[in-house]
Amino acid sequence: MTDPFNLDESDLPAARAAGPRPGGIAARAQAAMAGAPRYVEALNPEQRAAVEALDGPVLVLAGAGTGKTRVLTTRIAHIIATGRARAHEILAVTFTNKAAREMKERIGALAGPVAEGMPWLGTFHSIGTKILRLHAELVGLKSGFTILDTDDQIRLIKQVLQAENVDDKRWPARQLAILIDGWKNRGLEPARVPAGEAEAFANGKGRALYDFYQRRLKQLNAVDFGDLLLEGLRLLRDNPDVLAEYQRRFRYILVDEYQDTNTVQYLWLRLLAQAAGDGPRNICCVGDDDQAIYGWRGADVDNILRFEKDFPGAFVVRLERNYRSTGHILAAAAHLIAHNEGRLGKTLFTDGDDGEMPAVQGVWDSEEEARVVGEDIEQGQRRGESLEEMAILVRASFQMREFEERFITLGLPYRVIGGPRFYERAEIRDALAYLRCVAQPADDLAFERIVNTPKRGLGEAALQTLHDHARRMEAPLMRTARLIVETEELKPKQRQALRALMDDFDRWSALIDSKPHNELAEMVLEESGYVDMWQKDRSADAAGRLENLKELVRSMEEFPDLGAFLEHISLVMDAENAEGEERVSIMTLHAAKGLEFDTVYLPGWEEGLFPHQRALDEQGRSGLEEERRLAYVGVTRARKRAKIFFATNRRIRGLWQTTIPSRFLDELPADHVEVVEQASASYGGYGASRFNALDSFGSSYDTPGWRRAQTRGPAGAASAAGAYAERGGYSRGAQGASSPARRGPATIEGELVAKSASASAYAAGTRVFHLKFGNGSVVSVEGNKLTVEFDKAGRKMVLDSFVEKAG
DNA sequence: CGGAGCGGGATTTTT
DNA sequence: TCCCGCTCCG
Repeated sequence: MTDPFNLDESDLPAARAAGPRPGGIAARAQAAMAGAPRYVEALNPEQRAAVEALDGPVLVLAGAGTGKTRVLTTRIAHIIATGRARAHEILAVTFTNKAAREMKERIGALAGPVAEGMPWLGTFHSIGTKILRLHAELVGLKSGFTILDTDDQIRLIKQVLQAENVDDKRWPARQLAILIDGWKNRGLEPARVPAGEAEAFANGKGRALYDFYQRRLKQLNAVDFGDLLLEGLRLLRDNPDVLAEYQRRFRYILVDEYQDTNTVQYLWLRLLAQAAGDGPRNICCVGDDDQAIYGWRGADVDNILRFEKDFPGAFVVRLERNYRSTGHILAAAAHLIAHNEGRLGKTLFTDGDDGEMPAVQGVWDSEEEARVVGEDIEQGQRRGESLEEMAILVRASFQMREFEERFITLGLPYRVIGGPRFYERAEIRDALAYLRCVAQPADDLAFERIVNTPKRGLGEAALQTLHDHARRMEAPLMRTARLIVETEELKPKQRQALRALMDDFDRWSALIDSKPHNELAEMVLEESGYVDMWQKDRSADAAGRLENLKELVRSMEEFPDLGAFLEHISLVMDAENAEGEERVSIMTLHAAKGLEFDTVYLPGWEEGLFPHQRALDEQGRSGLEEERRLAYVGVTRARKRAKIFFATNRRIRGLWQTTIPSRFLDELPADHVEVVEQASASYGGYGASRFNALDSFGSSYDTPGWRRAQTRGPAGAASAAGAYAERGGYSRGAQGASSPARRGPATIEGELVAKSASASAYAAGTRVFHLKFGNGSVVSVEGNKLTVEFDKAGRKMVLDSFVEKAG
């Protein structure tokens, strides 16, 4: 008999023949007969209620460590098992690719290979892309549109600013990019941006620039990240038939981390979840208002606070039974977060032990802070604890360096989560730009990026010439380049370099269907001289970059073709480390959300740093509350031990500042927190820290770090350096493996040449004007190429499309 | 084109 | 204080 988890559209007729109709009475009776399935029995009563409430809107308020993902995945399995919907009728959205991947894996583990049949499980952006591609023409795009990343976006905005004669010193492109992003996050198209805001940029030009930028995107058949959602929203809003189709299709909607949704995401969800005449929609949002920490990038906690108003009659479940932390840790976290107003209110509890009290310790400065943490880690090691189970969670990334330096000294292996992200690394961006040029010859931004990387002598001037002509011809740069190398627009050296490059691209593009895409990528990187460039580079990180490139090529194997890979890469950005030896993790509090460790170190609890001054200045009370939630997230990451530190002196922007302890410290419950006295009494004393340093140095002959150094000799140090270099390594994800193959629209090279050849309107003797060479007389015509005797520049061969009749 | 020298800015970060 | 990006100059 057909496995109910394996159903998908193609199975449909067979399934109908072989078993009860999904969702039919027989199927439901069958499910009821079997009693509650095992996966449901393993849940606690609240979790079970959340899983089994299958009619109407459900809000699951899931506190930290209460089994949120478990509920989400079990609910999906349950929906399918009971025949309420099939895998492809469930929309499940997450924020990160990592979360989506994890969910797929866990559903797979729970219910067999059903995850493969869940085409609508993914991030907001990947699902937005998918829908947008299917109906691109309805919003003025072609299905093969490219997705610009932040860097491309800024470059494009810069061009817009230049075209509109806006001084980009006074009004930086970056700033406009932030504004536009913000507007898109709030679901605002150019016309709907509030006048006051639109006018604030570039003396009232804000709206026009936004509008112009959108038009440029359309011309390039491109979208930015914000568009994936905003255009997706517009699509559904303006096309009721399309909307109805998706409303019918998605019998169940599940949303992870609902507290992090921004306005567009909210509007998009609300549209899809709207009652379509046949009863309440089955939307289930899971989240924790106490862990909303992304307000600064457009997330709106109010979305979750408002849920019951948006979806009247919603069933609300609170998950408060915590399976992660000890009693003291939960008590400390609860007392802290209780200082926030406007929460839905939850109190975590555990059946477990009280455990150790969270510790608060003052230190002299950040150096001592790092030293004390380092010693504590080594002590933990001596007790047999794993480095994998320890993490240092900082407010701001500049705090990391001190710890890294200390750990290198100690030879303590560590990893930094979320350093410069993999896809943002220059070498990866360059490599991807090459591949984009091969797959999408009209991708001007990609071409611009690599045209002179490695150096080919095609600098700013050459690029400008190319740009001028591309604009005149309204053609992509690469197509223009092919024409321009036939003429004398460029200096011979540059012309030759450009021709060589174009020949390369022709060769590579020709192989796109015949050569495996990872081999093609390897070939491109080799033959373009790009690999060579890094091999010749003697800087410290060149080796790492080559490693990254290899990893990139390796990761391509998982995708059916180049198009699918590029699509995936434009959506993915998450960084993890390869396995190897055990390491302590260092990361920001933001990056720590969703993770847990036995021991968590929380340094830098000082006014101005945490809560961060800027959050207070810019967001006032709501900023403070978000900082407090961040503190709550930090404390609740700990299973057994939370150790909080504050320094009396900290160097901020090169200036030493005396700091005062964070207000959050006083918001912790006194009877659940231990205040650590320092044995050496160095705290607060001038020079005492030096004494302490000697003291700890003296005792360090017995530390694991010292022993490591003894047993491994220089290798120990090398490994620490390796850990340093590895900062922010990554792992590849298989998330896009199922995305259908696609590629930009095929371009027929040379079509332009043929067209203009027949249209040559210049006879010998015609007076013409050329952008670069000025006025001249046509000497002879050969197809679309003209030989012109220029008054100033002499005799040159140019393309006819580059000149116009002199007036 | 590439290097030196200068000025401004410096949380958090995913897609 | 340090780092990045831009400008200017060789």
